[in-house]
Amino acid sequence: MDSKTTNNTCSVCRLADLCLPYGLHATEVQQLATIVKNKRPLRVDEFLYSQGDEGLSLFAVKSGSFRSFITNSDGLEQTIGFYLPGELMGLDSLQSGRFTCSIVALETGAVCELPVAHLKELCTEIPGLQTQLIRVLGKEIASDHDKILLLGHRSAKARMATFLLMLSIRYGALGFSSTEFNLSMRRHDIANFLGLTIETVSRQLADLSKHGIISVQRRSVQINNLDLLRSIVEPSQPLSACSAD
Amino acid sequence: MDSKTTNNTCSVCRLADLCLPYGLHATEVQQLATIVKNKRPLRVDEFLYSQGDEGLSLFAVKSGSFRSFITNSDGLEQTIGFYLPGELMGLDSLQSGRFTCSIVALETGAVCELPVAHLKELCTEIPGLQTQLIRVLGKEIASDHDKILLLGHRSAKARMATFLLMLSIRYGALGFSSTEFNLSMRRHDIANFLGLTIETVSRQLADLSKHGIISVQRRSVQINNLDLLRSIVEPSQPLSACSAD
DNA sequence: CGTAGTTTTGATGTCAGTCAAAATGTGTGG
DNA sequence: CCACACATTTTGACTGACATCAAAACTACG
Repeated sequence: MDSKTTNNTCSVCRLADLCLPYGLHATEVQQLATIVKNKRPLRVDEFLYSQGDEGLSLFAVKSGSFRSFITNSDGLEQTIGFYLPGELMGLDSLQSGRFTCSIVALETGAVCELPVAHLKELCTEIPGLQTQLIRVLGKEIASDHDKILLLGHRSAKARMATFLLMLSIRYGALGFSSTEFNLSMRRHDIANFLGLTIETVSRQLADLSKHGIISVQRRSVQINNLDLLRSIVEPSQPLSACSAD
Repeated sequence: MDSKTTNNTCSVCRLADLCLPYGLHATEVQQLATIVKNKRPLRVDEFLYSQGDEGLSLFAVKSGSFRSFITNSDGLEQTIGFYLPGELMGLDSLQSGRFTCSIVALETGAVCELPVAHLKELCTEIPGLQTQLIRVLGKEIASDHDKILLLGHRSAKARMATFLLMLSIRYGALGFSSTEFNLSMRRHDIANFLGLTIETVSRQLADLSKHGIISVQRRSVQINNLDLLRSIVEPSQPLSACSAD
């Protein structure tokens, strides 16, 4: 089957409602699918794109997970975020036409490529698509604000708890368990994302585990007490269960 | 003159090239101006909008400066950013239709209101406007990433230096001096934005001043050595001038 | 001139970073 | 299948940068 003429990628994609097609009519989704390019799968540590590359496309995560990060002139990295299926990558290139960060695959994964020029054209034809694109951009901005909030004034424990809750919610939205999942990223990536060291991440996880709030076994995490985890993020009332021991 | 029928707000605005009209034809700018509502000026500490309010409009800064912040359930604030003339506020509402943060005026200032529904309509008619809106959204995302980078792994001194450089660049782009300006925000706001305390901010400013890199007198700041300030942000080579004394 | 708000300065405490090493896991070749 | 090397994660001891607590100095404004 020739993917250029008849492409029903989006119509049959189980992630459609989490991705750009959300809210569009079937015929509009078909139109959208015509501009989608399917790329070959990426392997662990493979780059989707690099900081400074020309950015002519956005990429939707089809499967697997990805990490975006900025490298400064010293070669030091700062992880900006993690992307799960249904999420759109490359939005940072929309200002200048160049990617301001790099993206690598955390595990084997696949993406859908959306050429920006085609996407913009289509947006003028399909108002619903424009609305949806703007909504996705607004979501990215709102989520970046949450990250700023996270890094601004939170203790190591609160950061760790927030990180776990973020993943919990996102896995839940994908239809997976929101209390039991495998981390696709290394401790190093988590630490770097949270503005902590790997030792601190390790200790905080051990501590949450010791209090029975979670169970951790390397990459596998189980949340035993969601409410307690939430209360760590925003300690409205003093917590006895999680103070130092 | 009736502002509803003939509104040349944007055509005569000296900020047009920093704002949405950038790159549009004169007739298109006229079209854009028809949907712009001029609001009465805001006084110091007056709210433009509050977290949770219905978000039907974006707001462009015409004059003055503004602070956006999120309040969590404990009532603690986290300042997300500062807005100067030509910058667009309210983009965080585009996902859900509600503002996820609050905005207050730091000094007397004026804004242009852009109803989102009208703006979207106009975008389907004027492709250049759509491109420009998407670009502005991309800029906000890129700038938020910079903030994440800032808060992630930087020392108090590097945060302070980055803050001053950010302002320097933005004032420069506005045609003001990039080495001499007045801070419209209080120490408290700076500290909260940078994830520090007011005492630390005060000490860092005093320290930069002691080394002759800047001169500070309360709200008034003068940058004496831009290069040194830059080298603090990304210490590629060890700095002797700014180590502890 | 007095009061309230903001900023600076000083003394002390603590959370997370750093350094170091052990424990655990992963992969490869014999 | 085991032995070895290498990567990742955990644990422990110590240190330091920034927070906290407290008070003084400076501004502004009636």
